[in-house]
Amino acid sequence: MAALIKVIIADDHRIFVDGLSEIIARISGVDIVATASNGEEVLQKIAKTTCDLAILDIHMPVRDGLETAKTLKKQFPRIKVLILTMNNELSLIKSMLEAGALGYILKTTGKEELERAIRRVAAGLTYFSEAVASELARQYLPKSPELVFDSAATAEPMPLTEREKEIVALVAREYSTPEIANLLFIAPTTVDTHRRNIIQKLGVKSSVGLAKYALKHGLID
Amino acid sequence: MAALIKVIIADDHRIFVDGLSEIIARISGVDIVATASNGEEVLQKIAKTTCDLAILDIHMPVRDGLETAKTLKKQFPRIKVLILTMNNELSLIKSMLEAGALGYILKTTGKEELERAIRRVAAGLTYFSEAVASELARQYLPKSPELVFDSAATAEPMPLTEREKEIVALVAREYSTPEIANLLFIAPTTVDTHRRNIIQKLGVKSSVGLAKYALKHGLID
DNA sequence: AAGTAAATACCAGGAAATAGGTATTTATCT
DNA sequence: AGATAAATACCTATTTCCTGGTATTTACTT
Repeated sequence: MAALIKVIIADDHRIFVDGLSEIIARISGVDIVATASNGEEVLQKIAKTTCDLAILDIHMPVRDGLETAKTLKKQFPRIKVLILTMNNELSLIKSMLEAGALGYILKTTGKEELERAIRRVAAGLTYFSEAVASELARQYLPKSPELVFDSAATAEPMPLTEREKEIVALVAREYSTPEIANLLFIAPTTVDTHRRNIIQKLGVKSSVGLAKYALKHGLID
Repeated sequence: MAALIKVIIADDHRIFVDGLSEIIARISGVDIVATASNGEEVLQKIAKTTCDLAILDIHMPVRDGLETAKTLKKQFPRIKVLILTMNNELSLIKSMLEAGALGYILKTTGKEELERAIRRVAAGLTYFSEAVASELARQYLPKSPELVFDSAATAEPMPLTEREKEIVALVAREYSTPEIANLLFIAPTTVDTHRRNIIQKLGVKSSVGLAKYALKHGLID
């Protein structure tokens, strides 16, 4: 018989936490020791209680899921992390896995799957929603020849460098090229080069595409 | 003693619906007759059962909360609509109220508030989360003099006309002015005028701002 | 030590966006 | 009937963006 799994839930949607608590409460062998509405709260409450598993949303105020997962892995490496979110962007998934999360499930999935995920992750195994898994797998699939020319639209965008992310964020905040140049103490031509490289990397058409990318990937807001 | 309140819940996040069901199930006098993960499903299921209250999310595939509320009010005017979402944009709130919703609460609020909202809306009264109410109130508050010059940044953007929304959506999809002109069979100069008017209305700096607005307000994606 | 990726910078040209107008037609509301 | 809002169209001028290059320095990797 397995030991009791003690979990903490964190999501900025109170009512979601409330509902989730009800669901988890009736899973036998699983116990909720705390809930939180942001990452900071998670760290505070974990310091006071013992727990095995943290179920985190990514988008949270004060301290988001990514930061929280990283800090957790450093300070409490024994605690497993299961991400429960609605965003299945590949780059986010990757980031979360790098941060030490073992599972990544979407809010669009049902409670049966949640239970499976909890049990697996608490046991140190991985678990992913199907959509997440296929997103992860897609990058390793060989590209069919006829798609090669369409790579800009379908291929996974190369990860951006730190500098490039910085520039995307500024573009998305509606700064113009000369303005960005001033902010970063570099030549406008350099900003221009970066922007062009990024547009190419991401396979978008213009700065508008950069802004959308920035929003989707949490580079701003 | 009040009659039993029969509700239908619609949200594309299954696990949220699951949890919400648990919460509502233990509210006495309230009964869940159906759940749905999109607006189309709501209309289908409502045709088969009787219910008093529809709790809807705004962002849903197939048919979003706004469309669903409008259709509900036409086909089943007796059914009350309570919006349960995470978006508290003023324009969205307004749209939903115009569509006939009586209540508008945020997912960041707790289950006690949910219960109050359900009871009030089912009784034909209005209910709003505090953040929503203050958002609604803000537009009627007199602007302090020192803020007048900052109106572009702080004032509530005027609602866009249908045509303008159309153009914002196309800009956000990375179409250029001449491309949009071709798509809409109007002169590029007209598109330009629209874009300028919209930028002014929304108080943004450029097309990048339009794209962000479009994303936030569900004009695209 | 050589190779690669990243960040930097520049040139030149054309397309597009922005900012400042004005004006007409149509539709809706009072 | 008159006022107002919306959609349409045009003009001028400047700035920014996009596209096509090339090139240098630094840093990391093998």
